[in-house]
Amino acid sequence: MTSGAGADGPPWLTPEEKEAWTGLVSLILLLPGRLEAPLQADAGLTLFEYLVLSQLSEAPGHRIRMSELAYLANGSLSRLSNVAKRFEQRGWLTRAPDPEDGRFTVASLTEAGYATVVAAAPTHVRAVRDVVLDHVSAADGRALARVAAKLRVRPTDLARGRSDDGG
Amino acid sequence: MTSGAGADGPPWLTPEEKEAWTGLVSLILLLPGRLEAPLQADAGLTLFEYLVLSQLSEAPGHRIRMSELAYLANGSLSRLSNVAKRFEQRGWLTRAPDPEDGRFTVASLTEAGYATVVAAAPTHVRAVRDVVLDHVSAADGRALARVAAKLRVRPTDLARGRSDDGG
DNA sequence: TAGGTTGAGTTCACGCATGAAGTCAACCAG
DNA sequence: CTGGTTGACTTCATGCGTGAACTCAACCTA
Repeated sequence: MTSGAGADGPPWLTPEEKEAWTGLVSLILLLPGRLEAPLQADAGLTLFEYLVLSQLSEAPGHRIRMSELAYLANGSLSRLSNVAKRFEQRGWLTRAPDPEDGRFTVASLTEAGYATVVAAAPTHVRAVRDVVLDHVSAADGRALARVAAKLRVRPTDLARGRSDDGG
Repeated sequence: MTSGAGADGPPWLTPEEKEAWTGLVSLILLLPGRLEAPLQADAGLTLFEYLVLSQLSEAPGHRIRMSELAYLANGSLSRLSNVAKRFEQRGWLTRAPDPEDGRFTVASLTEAGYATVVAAAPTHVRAVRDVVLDHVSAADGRALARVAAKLRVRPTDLARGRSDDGG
């Protein structure tokens, strides 16, 4: 990608690079709001909160360690901890030390939490279709997955303890 | 993309769709922090703040109407207004009613503001390379630009007044 | 067992984004 | 020019995210 001015490239962007960057930045600045608005209106959930519930609902026993859950939901452990506290107050999940290793905390989805995510899922899926999937081709979808895999940067908080993605 | 269950598709995602969505959501949740951290450390700027300064610095006369600037920087007018207030207090920009139409407000970059963006630009460019460009191919970059163009959703705040993107 | 290290999880002060309500300029209808 | 409407912009209360400092469990070494 670089044009030969050193290993890092010049301190400015080529037109092609700028176009890619402009596109990407518009995605990351505008999409969160678009995708979150329906969830907020219908279920009072942020996108990250929905992902937390969703990951839990798909896990065996509806239980995941906090650090693993943060990784799966694409957030920091700190962010997850704050969300977990709110969810606990709403009765949507419980936390308990992992019996196998007290250093870990296992988050468990309650029935009420499961009901919440089940109720919110259609809204979320519709938003994903309306905002994204209905506008891109299958090849575009594969490109998104490919780029994301290449950029898969995880929070420094917990980049360790997980050797690789196997992606 | 849908599998024939109606115009909107079923209320769940196919494996391909889910993969695309998972990739996209990891981009929009993880990249902002990654891209912003260097700017915050070096210049005390958010990504959006940098974009505001950057757009101003590239505009003729270093002046843009607030609504146009919000559009260019991928933010709402409200968000820009808050940023502009902070920038004014730092002496980085000034605001004045548009002489041609008092309903508009024109934001102008000051010398200090220009110096700030010039100083921050190398940090920003390096972050964009380190986090994104160095990891994707030219084809990936084109895919990003293409997808972004297809999804180009602008804040409802100011979707009007601007008939189309010409993109 | 004591002392030190690692790493998971929590907390909290701070700052930013959101969005509804408000202000104001220009325009329009009568 | 009066009253009403549109739309650009601002304000502010509320809530969330961040990151540094902290607590604690398990492990390691002697």
